[in-house]
Parts: sequence; C-alpha cells; structure tokens
Amino acid sequence: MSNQDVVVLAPTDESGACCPGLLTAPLDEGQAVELAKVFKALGDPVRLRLLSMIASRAGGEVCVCDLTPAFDLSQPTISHHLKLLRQAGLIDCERRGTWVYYWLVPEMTDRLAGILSRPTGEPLPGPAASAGAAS
Amino acid sequence: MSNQDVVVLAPTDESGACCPGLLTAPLDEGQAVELAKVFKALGDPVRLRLLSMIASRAGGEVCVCDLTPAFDLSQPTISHHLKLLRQAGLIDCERRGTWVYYWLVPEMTDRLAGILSRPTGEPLPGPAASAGAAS
DNA sequence: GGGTTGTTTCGATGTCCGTCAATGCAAGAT
DNA sequence: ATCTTGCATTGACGGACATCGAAACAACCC
Repeated sequence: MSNQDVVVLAPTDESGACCPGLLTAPLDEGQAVELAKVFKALGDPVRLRLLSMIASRAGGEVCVCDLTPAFDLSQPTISHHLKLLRQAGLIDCERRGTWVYYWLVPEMTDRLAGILSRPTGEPLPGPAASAGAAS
Repeated sequence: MSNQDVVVLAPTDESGACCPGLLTAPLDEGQAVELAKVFKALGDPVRLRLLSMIASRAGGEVCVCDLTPAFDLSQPTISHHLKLLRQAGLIDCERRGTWVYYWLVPEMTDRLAGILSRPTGEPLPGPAASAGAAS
C-alpha cells in the first residue's frame, strides 16, 4: 500500500502556533490549508461512519471485510475513503496475511478536539441580544 | 435570504446518541450526514481562516469589512463562505446600520470538540495483534 | 503451480464546489 | 431625491471530487 501517508499535521512540535486552537488566534494560510485537509476528510458521511466504526471497535482495530458490508458501496469505493482518512492522519493500517486492519490514530482526533476547544472561562462572545439574520 | 439556516445538529436533546462522540459508538447514517455538513463547512482554508478571525476577535464580533481585505478573494466569494459557515451553525450575524457583524456560536464548536474527544482513560487502540477476522 | 479470496489501482463519468463578474438591495450621506 | 458605501445574491465557468467497472496485485489453501 506504499507509505505515501501525508502527514498533514506535524506530531506536536511546530512553532507552537497550531495547538492553542483556531478560536484564540487567527491562523495563517499554511496552517489553514493543512487543517482543512483533515476536516475535509471528515466532511463525508461515509468517512465519518467508517471512522466511528473503526474508533469504537473493541479491540481497537477492524478488518476491511467487516466495514464493507455495512455500506451500499462497492469495495473500491470503501477503499478509496479509507485511503483519504489515512492520508489525513486519522487512521492507520497494517496488512496481516490476507486482511488489512485499520485503527484510529487518537493523537489526531485529540488534536482536532483541542483546536476546537476554547480555553475555559472565555467571556462568551455574541452580542447577547436578539438573533435575527441579516438581510 | 430568509431564515433558511439549516440546523444541522439538534440543540442537546436527541436520543442521547449524538453526544457520547463518534469515537465510542458507530453513528447511524442520519447523524453522519448531519455531522458531515459541519465538517464540510470546516474543510476549506478560507472558511477556517474566517472562522478563526471571527472567533479570536476581542469583542467577539467582526465586521465583514474587516474580513474581506485579509484575502485575495472577491467580496462575493467571502460572502459565500460566510453564508456556508452560518448555515452550518458555526457563526451568526446581524446587520447594524450599514455594516454586518459576525460572531462565533461557541455551542457548535463545543459540540464538535466533544464529539472528537474520547472518554478519558480509553485503553488506546493500536495493533495489539490477534483478532480473528470474520469472513 | 493453480485456484481462491480479498484489497488496491486505474480509467471514465457525472456531480459538486470554489471563484468571479454583474446585479440587487439596504442604509447612510449629500 | 439622488448618490455612495457595504454586503448579499445570481448566473456561469473551471477544477476537484465521488462513484463505478474492470483489471492488477498480494497472500493463503489445495
């Protein structure tokens, strides 16, 4: 399967500008591009279900043969989605004999959760009034 | 443009199947579709930067006139991205006089962060070998 | 080796998405 | 009233994506 996995987000180092989250400081274009790849990988119902099926698996890993029958899609299509999730760094896989097993990369989901979390005690934005959409 | 803002995620109720996160139990297709809409809205560098610029604003809200010049994109394009973020429930806006102000909807980002967080003390997956695959 | 099972890659097609130019609309300024 | 500014909407175009069928590849079993 080749090791062309694209590491879209550096492990934990960087200039420390990625971890404080996107809600506290505007992120530069480079970080936005990398982050968008991961969110784009999550922006598909099939991939979300695949990810949840993999992540919620008791043993921590799933064989593709257990994933495919849950969808009305062809096997190549499932493989394609798994590839995108893998390239996004959300899952990883290993071939053992005939089958390929996938498991979650918790560091990536933790990273995303941290990025979407704002430091506790934030003064709550919003105009504290009305709602009405503009226009 | 009417109030066609699509509420992609119910406030907090539901059958309680949405909050435990997508990492603990496989989500059904309906939830996956709704969640995918939000992640898809985040799957674009421009929208990520817009969101971070809005969220990190001191006063909690930003005028569109402060957002547009930060990009090399036309004003309609920025407006289009803001509309998608608003339809995803991530931001909201209000017209005050000549200008339109946007602010973050923290409940939505909190929701996403919760969904991506796995309950503390999870046994960490990874290829622990074994596992007899069905066929 | 030959056959079987299962996964991935390749090529093609239809659809969606991001972008812009032009236009429309609301609110203040003159 | 008219002009000007600020933002949203429309329509259209080019590129990217999802999906499929067919074929190539890898590992096991006989």
